[in-house]
Amino acid sequence: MEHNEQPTTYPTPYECQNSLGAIRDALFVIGGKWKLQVISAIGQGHNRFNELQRALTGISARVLSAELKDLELNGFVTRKADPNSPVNVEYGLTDYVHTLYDVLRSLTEWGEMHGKKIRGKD
Amino acid sequence: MEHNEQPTTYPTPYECQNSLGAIRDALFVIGGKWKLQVISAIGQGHNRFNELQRALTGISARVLSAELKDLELNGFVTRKADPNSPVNVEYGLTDYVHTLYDVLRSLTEWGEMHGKKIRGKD
DNA sequence: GCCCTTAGTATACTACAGGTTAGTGGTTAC
DNA sequence: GTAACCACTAACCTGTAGTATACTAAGGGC
Repeated sequence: MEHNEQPTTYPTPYECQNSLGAIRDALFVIGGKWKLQVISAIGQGHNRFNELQRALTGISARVLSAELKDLELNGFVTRKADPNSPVNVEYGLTDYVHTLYDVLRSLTEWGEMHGKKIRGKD
Repeated sequence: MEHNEQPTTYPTPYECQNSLGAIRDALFVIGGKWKLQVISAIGQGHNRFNELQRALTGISARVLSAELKDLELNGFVTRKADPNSPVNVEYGLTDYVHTLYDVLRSLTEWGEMHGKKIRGKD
């Protein structure tokens, strides 16, 4: 548990008091299997549709399309279609994704840590 | 977007490079509608079954039961049944939940911020 | 003209998470 | 003794997330 500075008490009332509603709100927008992965993948520089589909192993075109639309609607993702060439579309992240930075970082760190632990590589 | 210190660049490759798998791992364990909410609720001091069900408005006994079992299996939650009285069960959090502190905190903060923004209380 | 690629959409199907309702076995309260 | 509460479990249902496959419309290569 030395992986970084943690408070020595449980995450009890003080920090959590109103967290139920907040967590609910957050999960409503960025919950689900793909939302954060799509954001992360675009952040990694995959900004074409098929590129994203390849990066996100397992996602279908239908679902990716839906996720992108949803993320665009919620102001996380931009879609720029080259007017000259309709088969040239670029996805990007908006500034609002900045606000998710901490969530993305902590979740990634935890996932890495947990993954190692589960696979016994500790 | 002044809500705290953010890097001025997008969360691109450096931090995200291996995050896809990590995020996937994380969501596998703590993804879903209730997992984090249950943890948060126990953290807030709700450690009886019915108490939890009341705190987590909308969850059914069936689902709560399943979530608790799953969380216990994954080492986040402890279950202590009073041997004298089978109707007296206490749920608690394990030390491993400490490692989730950062995730919980950032998600809560973001949810609060986003909730305010959505509801126009900015 | 023919084939490949891109960026999707259409259709049809499946699976599973989660919800609803009801019920069980024990305990305490009156 | 019966009513209410606790901690669940069983059976069933639904809806959404996800899959598979095929298809379109445009551009580029040869």
